[in-house]
Amino acid sequence: MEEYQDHSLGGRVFQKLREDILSGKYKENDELRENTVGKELGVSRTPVREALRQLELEGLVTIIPNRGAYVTGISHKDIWDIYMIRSMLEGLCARWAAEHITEAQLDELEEAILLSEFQMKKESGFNTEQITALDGRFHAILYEASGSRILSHVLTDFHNYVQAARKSSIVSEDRARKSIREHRQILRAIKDRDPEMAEQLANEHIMHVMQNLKKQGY
Amino acid sequence: MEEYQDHSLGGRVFQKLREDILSGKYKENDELRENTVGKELGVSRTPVREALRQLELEGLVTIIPNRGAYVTGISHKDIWDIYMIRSMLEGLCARWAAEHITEAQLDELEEAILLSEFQMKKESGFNTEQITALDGRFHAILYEASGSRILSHVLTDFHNYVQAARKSSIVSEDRARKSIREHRQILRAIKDRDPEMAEQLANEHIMHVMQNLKKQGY
DNA sequence: GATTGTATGATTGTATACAATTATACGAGG
DNA sequence: CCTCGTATAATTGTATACAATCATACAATC
Repeated sequence: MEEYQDHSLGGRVFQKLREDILSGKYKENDELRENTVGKELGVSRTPVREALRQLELEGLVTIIPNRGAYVTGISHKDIWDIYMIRSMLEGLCARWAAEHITEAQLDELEEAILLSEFQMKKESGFNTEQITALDGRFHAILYEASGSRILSHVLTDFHNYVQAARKSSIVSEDRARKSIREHRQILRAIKDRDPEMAEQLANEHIMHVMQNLKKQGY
Repeated sequence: MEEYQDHSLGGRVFQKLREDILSGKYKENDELRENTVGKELGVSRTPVREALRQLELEGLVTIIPNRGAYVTGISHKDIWDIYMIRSMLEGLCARWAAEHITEAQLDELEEAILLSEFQMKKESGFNTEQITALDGRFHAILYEASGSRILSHVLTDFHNYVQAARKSSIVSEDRARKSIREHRQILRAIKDRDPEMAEQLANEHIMHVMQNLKKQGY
């Protein structure tokens, strides 16, 4: 979905702005002038407008008619809320995955975990970017395996939303190890076609990530 | 939020198209040409483009680069999935509302229910539009009372999404009565500051609506 | 007859021009 | 000194113009 995003200027501006907002480059209440943003990115106002309207829908920007677009940003409470919601929905997702997953998808999950474990074993210290990407990949496959485009859609959105926070969570090597172990347990439950167990484990997994985040001051 | 929607042409086109897609006026895979839509609504391509990009983000439209925008539509399974998700999240919402709600919001909830009960008592047969609106109002207040803009946002989205289905559910007078009774029970639990009970009741409430929908062939 | 290449038309992508609205500066009046 | 009103500038809202891409029709070739 949203394959056009990489192709059109509007899509690229959207992605760039979202990244910059979530990473904190644009701060709360910053004004996003169409002309200014356009000049910075070397495009005209039209694609910028499209992007701003989309960001408004995602809740990252507030548009006041005839006035302008202002960064909404996300508070620590927002992140906490998202993790509570995700905890429930990832549970539901794992349950459905346990009911619908294909052999091919099982293999993909296995591969993602194996690669993660491999990364952690490296003596040179693990690559944070890689681990984050593999974590995202594991969850993305799970979303797909739920067989619900609706659930997949909303979980993907939330996942992107807390991207910035996630990176800071996984830098803790201890947490990274536990996270991968939990992933393996979830996969085990799904392989065993045990929806109840899968749901509970996925549930707890997200709660653990959340608790770890809290320890880091979020 | 999204107050600009009523003000700008782009916002109005967005709402109109969403309504027409959800109501079934535009069917699956229908092509939405910018020029054609624009002429039908008496606006230029620019606001139509903005609307289409937003609809793409909501998953109601699929955009293929340099080709066009096509209606994605929502299947019965999508609706079923949404109700499962909503069931959980409305539960969470009711729980948080029981913890955070203000006196003013309690009054608003009371008022919405009283108006609903009044509508149902009318001998002339109840007004479907009114009942639907009041149902929406009850839930909207609850979303607000959760104190979580994130949860409120996602629940509002889903609520709009199944709007078409909701209307067909509430035409059943029997279901409408039970629905209002359940609303009153939820309010009771929240007033008693009983989060567990509120969560469970809200949970079941949505499941009941879902079951009723199923009986009607959804 | 099927297939491929090309020309033409239609549609989307982007930029720009113009209109409408709002913010700002400044002076008049109290 | 403060308030209000007006003029001007800046910004957003919308429409249109132009460029790029894609679909279609038709002819040439095998």
